[in-house]
Amino acid sequence: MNHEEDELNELLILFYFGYRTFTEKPNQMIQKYGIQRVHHRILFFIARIPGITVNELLTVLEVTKQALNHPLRQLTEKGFILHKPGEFDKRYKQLYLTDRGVNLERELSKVQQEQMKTIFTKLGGNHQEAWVDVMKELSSVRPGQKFFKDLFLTKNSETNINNK
Amino acid sequence: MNHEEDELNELLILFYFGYRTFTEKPNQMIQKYGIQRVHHRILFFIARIPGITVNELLTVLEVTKQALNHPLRQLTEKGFILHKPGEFDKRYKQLYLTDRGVNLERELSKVQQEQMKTIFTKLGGNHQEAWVDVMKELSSVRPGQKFFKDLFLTKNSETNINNK
DNA sequence: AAATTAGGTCAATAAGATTGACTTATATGA
DNA sequence: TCATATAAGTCAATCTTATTGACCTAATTT
Repeated sequence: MNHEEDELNELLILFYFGYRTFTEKPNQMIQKYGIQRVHHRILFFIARIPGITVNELLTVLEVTKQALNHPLRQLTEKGFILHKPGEFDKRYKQLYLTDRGVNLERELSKVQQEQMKTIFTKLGGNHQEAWVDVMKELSSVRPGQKFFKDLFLTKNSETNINNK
Repeated sequence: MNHEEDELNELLILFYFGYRTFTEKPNQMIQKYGIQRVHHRILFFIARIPGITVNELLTVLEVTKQALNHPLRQLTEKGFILHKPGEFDKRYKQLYLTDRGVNLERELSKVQQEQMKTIFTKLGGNHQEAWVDVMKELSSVRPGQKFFKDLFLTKNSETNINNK
């Protein structure tokens, strides 16, 4: 058994500890706002797709609407997000970040990016690209990720469609 | 902004979806035994360090003893682990996998390894090594990981020490 | 007018974790 | 030997995140 295979035995530990480290700083930062991991994810996806609807968001996150409802309301109460009824169909609730929300999301993203950047810089070579490639392969099989990708492309060209 | 930096904006999504994919199959497999993620992690660490004590295990996992107590008892009741009082100090409870436990742990590890192996093979080059390097950097800052490494080295040479 | 859809809400349940307090058994040091 | 410390177990209350199921309103579509 070679060195690389040896380390495959420790996949679980790498993922477990790696994910804990990756989320540790943002978790501490958001604590003072009384929010948690799930709220960060929500902020993240609304930042990527402003105007995303509730149904789209829960499809992306792969959770139920009951699971989404409470944190979403908390984020609204705390002034991080706001919603507008859909322009063409008022049943849809379109979600946007407030300025406050944009700032928080950026702050959290920045910490995670800098943490990873430090590691990529230290290791050098093609470590960043290789790591991203592998994680994208894992992510690519998720229905939520597929849905997100489609949404991302659609919504990016939506302005044009709407103004036709 | 170049391609690589672009992808750094999506770190959270890569980790979130990646971790979900990574744990999806084992989660399905252990469901039929009525156990969950935390039980898999416990099995994993006992497999790596047979004879680990309760206190050592909760230090590695970075959880409280109350959080460990219940799943540990379940695993004992279901016949996946057993314990022996410490040879030199009977207060210590040393944890071991039963044959059943060994088999389950192996089965779960195998699924995760094969999933990753498929990706590494597809991507080729030094993707595996690079990915492991990055995850090790993230893991290395965890107190639980440090403690685990020390334990791993100590317990591996313990037989010699005990037979002095 | 009826059916469908988007979203909200209530209730019950569950896993996984926390803090705090207390008990038992064992070991150790003054 | 007695006091203290340590390893582990347990009880209780609480919390977050999630689930399934049922039911409601409002808006839209057929």
